Amino acid sequence: MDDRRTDNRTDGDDEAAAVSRFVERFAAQLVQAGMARMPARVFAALLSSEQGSLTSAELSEQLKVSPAAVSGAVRYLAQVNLVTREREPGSRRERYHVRGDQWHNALLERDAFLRNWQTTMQEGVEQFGLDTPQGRRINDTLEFFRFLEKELGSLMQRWAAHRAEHLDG
Amino acid sequence: MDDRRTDNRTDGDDEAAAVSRFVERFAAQLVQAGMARMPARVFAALLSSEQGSLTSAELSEQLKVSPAAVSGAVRYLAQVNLVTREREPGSRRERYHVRGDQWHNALLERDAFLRNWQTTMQEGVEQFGLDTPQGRRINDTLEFFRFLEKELGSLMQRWAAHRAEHLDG
DNA sequence: CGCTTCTTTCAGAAATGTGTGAAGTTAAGG
DNA sequence: CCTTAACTTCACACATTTCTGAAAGAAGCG
Repeated sequence: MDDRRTDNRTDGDDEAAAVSRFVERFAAQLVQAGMARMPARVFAALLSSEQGSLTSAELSEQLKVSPAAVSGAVRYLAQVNLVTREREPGSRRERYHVRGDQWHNALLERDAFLRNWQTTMQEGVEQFGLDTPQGRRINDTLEFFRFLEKELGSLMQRWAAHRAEHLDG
Repeated sequence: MDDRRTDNRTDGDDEAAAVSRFVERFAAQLVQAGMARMPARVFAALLSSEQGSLTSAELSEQLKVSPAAVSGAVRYLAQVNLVTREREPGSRRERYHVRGDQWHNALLERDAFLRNWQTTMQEGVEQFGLDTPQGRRINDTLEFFRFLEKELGSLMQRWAAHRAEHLDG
């Protein structure tokens, strides 16, 4: 159960295979959580890369997929603010970076989600009225989402504090 | 913008149609959030039902799908603790109930999720080692998940308190 | 300004998911 | 017990999603 890398010489293939295993396992869990497969694989690969960034060609080769697939995945990831795209100076290559504050941003996206849900619940409450069991039940749900939205802010603040505290070295 | 039900007589069809619109809209948002379509529709329908419970036949008719589809959806929902199944006394019918503490339970499920992720991240950290950028980056993610898990507990406590406070009548 | 390299777009093939009908299983009620 | 109502399981058809290959579109470099 102790197959961590023993030394970092001559075992380039083993290393690559080990990285791939981690990437695929992590990607699978992201998929379980609702992310599309290719974006999940790309994100996991970037997270596991030394610099936290890879080019389209590198992703294409490592994941064994066409450049077209990488293109689509990256477009999505950029849209939801999980990666940024940067031009490599003096080249047509583009590098895709994972952001240091990835999860923070992902959580904030979730926040927008919550607002949509609240709108729907609000309409449900108005439709049924608070004098019906359904109306009250849906209103409970609405309250819960409002509560969650409010809490997310302070939660991220506590995370920032926690991280600063444990940062130094 | 004020098309709530005006009175509760003679407009059974309009009412049914309005309920259906709400159910489908809510279900669509659950799907967006990653839930499969049929479980989402069933859950939304139960939430919108007067008693918070419906039989298989009622669901089948209201959602215009086969009993088989309902069966599969309910199996999933029961597995993730979003509904419970009860036998109607003196009948072969079964009623499916939404639990009053649905979201609470859903969150707790999410908790189990987080633990799986932590295991994967832990393996990643061991694989790369904290002396590599990747290792440190993955470790950050691990820390974030640990933080989230810890926070979820107190968050649900605050929710319980908040709800008790606004309960009375 | 044209050549070359890299990325994107798009139509279609392959894989995956989703719901149905029919047969099977369980248990109430005569 | 046998009948019958209700739910479940399973194989298959249909729909959707996902990835590819080919061609077009940008942008560096001579």
